[in-house]
Amino acid sequence: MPAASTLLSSAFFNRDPRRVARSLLGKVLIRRTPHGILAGRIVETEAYLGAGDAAAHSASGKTARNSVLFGPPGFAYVYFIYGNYYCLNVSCLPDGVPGGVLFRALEPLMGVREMAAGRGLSVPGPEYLKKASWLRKISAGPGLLCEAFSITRARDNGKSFVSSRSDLQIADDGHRVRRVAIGPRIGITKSAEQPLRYFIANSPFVSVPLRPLVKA
DNA sequence: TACATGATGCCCT
DNA sequence: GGGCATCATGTAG
Repeated sequence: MPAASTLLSSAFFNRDPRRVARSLLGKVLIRRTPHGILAGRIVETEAYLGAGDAAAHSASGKTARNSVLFGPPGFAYVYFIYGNYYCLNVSCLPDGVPGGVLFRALEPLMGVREMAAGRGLSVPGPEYLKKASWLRKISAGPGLLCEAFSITRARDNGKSFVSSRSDLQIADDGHRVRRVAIGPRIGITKSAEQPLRYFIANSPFVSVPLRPLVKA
């Protein structure tokens, strides 16, 4: 990662989740561990709106589970799903207004071996280490990226993304995204028609490479 | 390669 | 007790 990379601020997340989801593409998710740094480029996100979005966890009001979505912007909302997996979100909009963005897929950048271990994958020979077909196994999905980063609700729910002291951060390393694709969100039944999934077109690291586009 | 299905546990009604 | 912002595996083609 380039030396000149800057931490995203609270103001970045204090916006409509659709704009945050779009702007997060190309940014770098970072986990600082005692053993080193894990980093992955964000290649796929989904926006969950506070108002009028039946698919959002905040749709039926504030509960113990979803309270982070109603708090200040730039904090981690982690939930447990389908008995096996965690999903990572960042809260958006001002304190008191619900909204968030789900991290759906990352391109592994740093700490590939550690992330593979977190996923329970055996590391192949060096000739495969940089192949997208293998790297895809690490974090091409919301449940997978949480395994790779060892993200759990107990450890990370409510954690700040915007504190310089946090072990969970998001940085801008100057990378420019060439082309963004937009489509319907994955795995939901309510409000499934809304085009709120954002991903980097042609990236081999997204969770579902091909899916009908709504707009370019 | 594409699709269907089962595993699994927590939160909310 | 139902439903769930998922994933790995098995079967068919």
